Amino acid sequence: MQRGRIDATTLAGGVDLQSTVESGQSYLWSREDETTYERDRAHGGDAWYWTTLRPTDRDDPAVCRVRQREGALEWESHVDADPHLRRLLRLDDDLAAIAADAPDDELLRAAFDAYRGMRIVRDPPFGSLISFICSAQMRVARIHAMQTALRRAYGEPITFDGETYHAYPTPAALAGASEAELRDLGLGYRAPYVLRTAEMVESGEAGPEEAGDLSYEAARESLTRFVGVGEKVADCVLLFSLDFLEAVPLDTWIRTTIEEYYPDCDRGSYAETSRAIRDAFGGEYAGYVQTYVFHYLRNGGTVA
DNA sequence: TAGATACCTTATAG
DNA sequence: ACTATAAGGTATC
Repeated sequence: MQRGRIDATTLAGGVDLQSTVESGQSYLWSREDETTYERDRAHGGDAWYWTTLRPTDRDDPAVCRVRQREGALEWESHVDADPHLRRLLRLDDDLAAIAADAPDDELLRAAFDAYRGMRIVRDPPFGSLISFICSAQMRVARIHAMQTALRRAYGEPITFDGETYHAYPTPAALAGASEAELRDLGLGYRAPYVLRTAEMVESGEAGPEEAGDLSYEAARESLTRFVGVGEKVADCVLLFSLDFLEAVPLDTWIRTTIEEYYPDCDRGSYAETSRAIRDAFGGEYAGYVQTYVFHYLRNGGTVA
């Protein structure tokens, strides 16, 4: 096992691990079993979180777990997790600059102040695509439970520190599933979407990472060719996996926010409303703004 | 092109 | 206990 730590004071704008991985941006991180880590729970908020990696220079997938403690991210892994964590948690983003550049409006400022250190994630493209296909009309806890079920059913088992983990399934593994099996895991009508999308990726017909070469709106359009991917899910994959920080997924929360705080931005169609709210959120980093606002409002934050 | 409807399943409200 | 409703929407008509 390798271990390491990343001093949070070396990261511009700091880091808040819990907010980053539990704010509904990613369904590919899990909290360690609470009963196994009573000791950590006593410290409050410094639980271990884990995910799996597929380092290119290694045959087997690797486990990476991390917790935030005493101003640092402490990690344990099969491999040197430092570069992986910097990539997956976007530790190079300058949060102070992003917050400073955001439009000076009461709601946005309150949201940034409430969750200092929260970062956008950079999930692996395939896992991001599948998990957000699963997100349709579903609650956060259940979306996460679906990904855990997919790991256990189709992901390669990995032993780490005496425990068994499961890698996120490969496109081939998911493409080999049946619709009935996926329905049994509780995916409902999303089962054929996940299956057909996995088949598209496995066959080489299309890959989510290909959208990364396109301009933002063309990339969003491109992703909608995957079954079960509409404009909202496409925006989630662009923002939380493919580095399009200007993407603003128009979900029910943001639509409610638009109604209440930015009524002029409601232009009817997704594309036009998206442009308007993207401008209202400052353009280049509008997705960051969206994530702060989403998390703030979802946890009951308000503006007088 | 814009609008209406069905869709799996589960948790929560009433 | 039992029914209605909504949950980070999409495909289809």
